[in-house]
Amino acid sequence: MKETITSLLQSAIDALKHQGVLPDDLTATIKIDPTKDKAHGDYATNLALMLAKPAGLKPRELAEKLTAALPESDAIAKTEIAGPGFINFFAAADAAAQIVANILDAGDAFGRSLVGQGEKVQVEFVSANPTGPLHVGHGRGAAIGDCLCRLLEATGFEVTREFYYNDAGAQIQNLARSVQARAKGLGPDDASWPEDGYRGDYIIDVAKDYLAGKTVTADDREVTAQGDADDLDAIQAFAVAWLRREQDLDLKAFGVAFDVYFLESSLYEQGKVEDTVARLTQNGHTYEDDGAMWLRTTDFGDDKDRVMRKRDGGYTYFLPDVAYHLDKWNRGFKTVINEQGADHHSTVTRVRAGLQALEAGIPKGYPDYVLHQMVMVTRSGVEVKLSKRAGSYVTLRDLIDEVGRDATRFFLAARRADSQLTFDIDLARSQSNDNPVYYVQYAHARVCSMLRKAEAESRAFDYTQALANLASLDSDQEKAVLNRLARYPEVVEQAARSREPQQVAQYLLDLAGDFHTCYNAVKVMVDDDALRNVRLALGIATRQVLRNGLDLMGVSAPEEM
RNA sequence: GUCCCUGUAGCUCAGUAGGAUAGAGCAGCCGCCUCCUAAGCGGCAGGUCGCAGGUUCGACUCCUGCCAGGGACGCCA
Repeated sequence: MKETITSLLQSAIDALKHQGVLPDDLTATIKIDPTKDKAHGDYATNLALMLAKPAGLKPRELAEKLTAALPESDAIAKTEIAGPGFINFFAAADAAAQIVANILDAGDAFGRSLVGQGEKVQVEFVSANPTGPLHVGHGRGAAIGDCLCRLLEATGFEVTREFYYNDAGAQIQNLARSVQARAKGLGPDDASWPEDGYRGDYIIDVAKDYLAGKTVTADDREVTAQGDADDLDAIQAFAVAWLRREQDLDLKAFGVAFDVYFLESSLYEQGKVEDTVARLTQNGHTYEDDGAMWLRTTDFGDDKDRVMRKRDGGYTYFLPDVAYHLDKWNRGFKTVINEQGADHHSTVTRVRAGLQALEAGIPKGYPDYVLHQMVMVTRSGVEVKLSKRAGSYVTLRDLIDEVGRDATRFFLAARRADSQLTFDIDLARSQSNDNPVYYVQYAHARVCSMLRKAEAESRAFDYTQALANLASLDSDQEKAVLNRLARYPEVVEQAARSREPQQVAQYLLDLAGDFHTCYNAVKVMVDDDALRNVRLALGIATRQVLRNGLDLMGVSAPEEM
């Protein structure tokens, strides 16, 4: 529909150029918007307002000339000029309803596109270190990151989901000492409990399994406990695998799976950190000061230079970060998106500066970042801060167990990443119309229910008859659904391009609302076969789009509630 | 002090690469199940889009300054 209007306008412009009304060298980007107000038709363009100045005409005058020059089309019932010079298009009834046939034909593929042209994209998200269960923040990252991946896949990109973690740093040693302390029967209140040790109850479980000689299998490693409480290295290896497994189970329960687990330690083992240092030094962007080696990141937009090699000879975290992103680039990812908590904001400039200093032909804005703000969890209006298991924070597992996977995913991905999120447990678990997840799912179930009823009454859906009567979908409520359905593909594309999964959630809420309104206004199971079938077709098309959209969010589309 | 994010109805939030009279849900009030699932629908009420300037035919949207909240500013990751 949009394409039709665009091409009509394009030929009108060409005609006016021919007549000398518009200058020949004029290039116009034609923008068609769906209208907010039905009185303005179905689609509108501001073209005459945009071109008024270069054309040297008043906007409304130009609009007159444009509409006069529009070729005839079956798709358009009429056009109007309104306000300061908008051109409104009223779609012919059957033209708008044609979307129903498109959706039914395309099925699961409706809304998918090839704009990505198979380009490789890597999305790094969650990237939690294996020192504890995943918390709500990781959950938000998982929901947003995975939804982004699904959006990119749906728009024709080849996506790699990657999880980066450190299995060897100071925090991991701290983890090992904590487990060891538990294995020796100590608790956080004992005098010899390690300083800053992990106090959560899960450490007790790790220690128990270690002493019992258990074997744990995570997605990317398997370790059998050695059982000796004095062997810190063995404890560390076991603890890392144990927590990796726990995180894997949480992610699985959340419906998120990764293609690659990338170890920070591998960057050292494969000499990539040293290579990076050498390149930075060769390029003359480093200097020694105060016993440390610095990178002159201020040459690349940072507000101060950064230490890359500490006085004690070790590297700061920022260096392996740069090496890691160089490795991403070398693996052929021209587009990389890092989904992280906003508390990592400071790394953005630094990593980008480091990559520029490599002089490896990496573009300035590489990589992309999607940073999400904090999540606050509330119950009965009061903030929940603790979980027994983790000690100091609410875990993702707590939420999944309590409100379910669908609600958790929807709630965490339905808000813009850059606004702070209040996760209201009472709302998420309420089986009522307050709950947006159920609102959308219910619309889907309602269509299923109609079809079951049709089946039971031996009035099974007849596709051919529906197609022959598309023009009967002419009530305001039906037209609202049709227009909404037609917008789905561009919503997907826009959400993918702007990296904003919440647009899909918002769309689904709108579509479900349009459908519920329609359901109450227009009876579907009528005796007239033609009417019944075409209305069923609209329901089926709606169900298809709801299903496709929910799938993009990783949320199920139940057949009954 | 510097940088980033946010500020829209009593509450939680949308607002689609500036477009027409700023939307939805909840909370409040009034209605709708002899009828396809009422986990639903309709209506009423509720706003100087933080404040002040600027750009534009047109600004919630872009620019500048200020105010408020959050985050980051480590030889921690």
